[in-house]
Amino acid sequence: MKTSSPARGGSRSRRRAGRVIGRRIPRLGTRGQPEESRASILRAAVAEFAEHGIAGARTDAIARAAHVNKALLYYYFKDKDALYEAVLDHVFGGLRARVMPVFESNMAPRQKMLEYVGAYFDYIAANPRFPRVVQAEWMRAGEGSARMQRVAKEYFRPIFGKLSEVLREGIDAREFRAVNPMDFAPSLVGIIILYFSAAPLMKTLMKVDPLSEERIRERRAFVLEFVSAALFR
Amino acid sequence: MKTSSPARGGSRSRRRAGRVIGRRIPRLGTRGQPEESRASILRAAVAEFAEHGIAGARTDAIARAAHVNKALLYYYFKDKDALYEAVLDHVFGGLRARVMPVFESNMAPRQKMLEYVGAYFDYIAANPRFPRVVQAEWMRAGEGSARMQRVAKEYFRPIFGKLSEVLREGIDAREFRAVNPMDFAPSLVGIIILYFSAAPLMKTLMKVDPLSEERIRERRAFVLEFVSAALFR
DNA sequence: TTCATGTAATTAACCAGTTAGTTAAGATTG
DNA sequence: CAATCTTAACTAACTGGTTAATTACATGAA
Repeated sequence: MKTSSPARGGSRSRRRAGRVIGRRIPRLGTRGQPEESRASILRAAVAEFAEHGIAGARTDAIARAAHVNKALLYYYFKDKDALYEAVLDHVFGGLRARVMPVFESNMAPRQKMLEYVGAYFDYIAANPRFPRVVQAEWMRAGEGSARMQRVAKEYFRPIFGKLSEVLREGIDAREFRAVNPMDFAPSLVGIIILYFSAAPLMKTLMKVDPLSEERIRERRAFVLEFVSAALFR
Repeated sequence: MKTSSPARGGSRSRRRAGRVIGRRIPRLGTRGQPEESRASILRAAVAEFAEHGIAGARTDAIARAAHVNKALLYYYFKDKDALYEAVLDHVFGGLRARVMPVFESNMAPRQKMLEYVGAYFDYIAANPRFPRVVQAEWMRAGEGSARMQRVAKEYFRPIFGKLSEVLREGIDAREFRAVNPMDFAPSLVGIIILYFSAAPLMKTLMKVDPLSEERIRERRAFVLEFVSAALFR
């Protein structure tokens, strides 16, 4: 058959059953670091889901990348779907943790908004694979999959709620232009996220590496300026 | 096994081998409307790829939705991959056709930019499934798949080139703020596209239907204002 | 008019490769 | 001992793709 997927594989992993000539490799597991094994699987799953999407992801590939036996995936996670769900919690949980504190502080709306955008950007910039995982999620079925419902309630609603508050304050204080949160929020997310998920494409279009440190700094500045100009009076 | 996909199916199609009691159903194919058959397959493919991503799309499902035998897919298209490529050409070809004429006209940069954004928005609004297909594409492998190379060269480069020109003109005329096209372009795309690809998610978050006619009108106005405020001096 | 023949369009049935998930047995270590 | 983990073989279901037959129409000779 030999369909679509470009036959990834290779590097059959030189490691042979946990022991290496001179030194002991701290073989994952075996009372070693169960936490670390789980984390390793999760890391690998993020990468795999990001590159190949939810259906294209191969559990074998995840296990291999995590240097772990496939059976261990099913020791820690019920099935592929549960693993994906764990990935979502990891990604969005991290975002929420990074971003919510900003809303708790007592800055002026302007400042608060800038901090929020900056924090959001930094989180994504530090994990440029995340947008692809995310998009794999909201690419899903027309109506809300049960999974999406949960993710929306647990992560998006609180952030969206707080963001709406800030907007309200800013608008009432005549500092912000009057925008509908339902318009502003997805626009912001789009600006931040798409740059990263389109990075591979941009790389082929320009000569610059869109993910170089310098470029990212520039991009960050642009996003803040752009949003400021668009929102602030 | 019973993994991810929610067992779509149903409607086993009452039509039985071309003949129906009273009237002849204009059975697709068999010297019927070959053009229509091809188009029907493409339509179905757009929907399927949008909903389930490239690897998640099922050729059986596409055939069923197109009311056509699966083998006919392979009569018209070499394989699943070629079909996906045809979908891409359909989507991006349409966009290019809609958007490029704007650049040929001789409006002032300001006006030209607004026309461009409007045309882009309208095209997507008229085909809200397209963003998901698109994103399935640039979600793909880290580096440029050969396919992405082609799509980039054929569709994105010309548009990006023209957009850059307009930006240059506007900036030189002191009408636009000085922005890097490499920053502006993906931001714009993000603002336009993400609203639609996130629509299902938003639907669960708010009570409003994000795709109602009224909402789309509002959204369009917002996008134009937002971009104006951010770009124009 | 009729009949044979060619050809584009279409189908039902099938096949072979892939893949999620399982299982049984054993290894390692605190 | 119990928790953590490996190995490796196995299976049930699925899915892309093929094949051989079939249908409807067009053409042109008789």
